[in-house]
Amino acid sequence: MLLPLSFFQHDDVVEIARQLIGCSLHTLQNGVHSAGIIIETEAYAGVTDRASHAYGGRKTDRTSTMYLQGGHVYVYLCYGMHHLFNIVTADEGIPHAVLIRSLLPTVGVEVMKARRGSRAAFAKLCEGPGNLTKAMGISMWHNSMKLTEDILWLEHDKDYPQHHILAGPRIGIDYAGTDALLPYRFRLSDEALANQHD
DNA sequence: ACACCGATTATCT
DNA sequence: GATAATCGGTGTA
Repeated sequence: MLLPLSFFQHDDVVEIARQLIGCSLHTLQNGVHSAGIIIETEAYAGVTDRASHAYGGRKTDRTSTMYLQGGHVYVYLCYGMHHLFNIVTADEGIPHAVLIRSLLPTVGVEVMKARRGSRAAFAKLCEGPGNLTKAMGISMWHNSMKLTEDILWLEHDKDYPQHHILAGPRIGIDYAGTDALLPYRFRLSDEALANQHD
């Protein structure tokens, strides 16, 4: 079932990050369909979050995408070489976003391997925010796009029990001071992943 | 298993 | 000119 844009258009970005675990991310590039189940996310809570690019209301050419209405896509280049994929949430003018950090590949495994250069084992194909964008064919071309059924979209198919969704601190944001300790990272438990084939 | 470190460049100060 | 929401290779154990 296609996730409606209204799913992203409320103020609780942490809850959206939690609910995205178990949904699937889809791309269509030149007629080639790729998809994976979202198994790891992080919430970035706009102007009050020191880890967010929009902390303090900062609005630049890069971060202006974050101020779009929920359901748009924020892609940026990290460390000069990795494209990171986020979903903008909340109403227009409120720069909340959810970073997608890892997927379990489901559709287009062969093309994912080709995009990765056949370096990675199956379980590692979409593990990590830089790796999943490469495997899925996501680039700056997708920045500020709206999630639509023909290019880039999300679906909700299966519910996982709440106790299989684990919360913890976010990765790689030591510069954020005490905000680095907030439990804004969500991950599907290893047990749920192991039972995926049921 | 874990620590260390170089790659590479748009963005911001 | 410094920084960065990362990654994979290399080294040691």
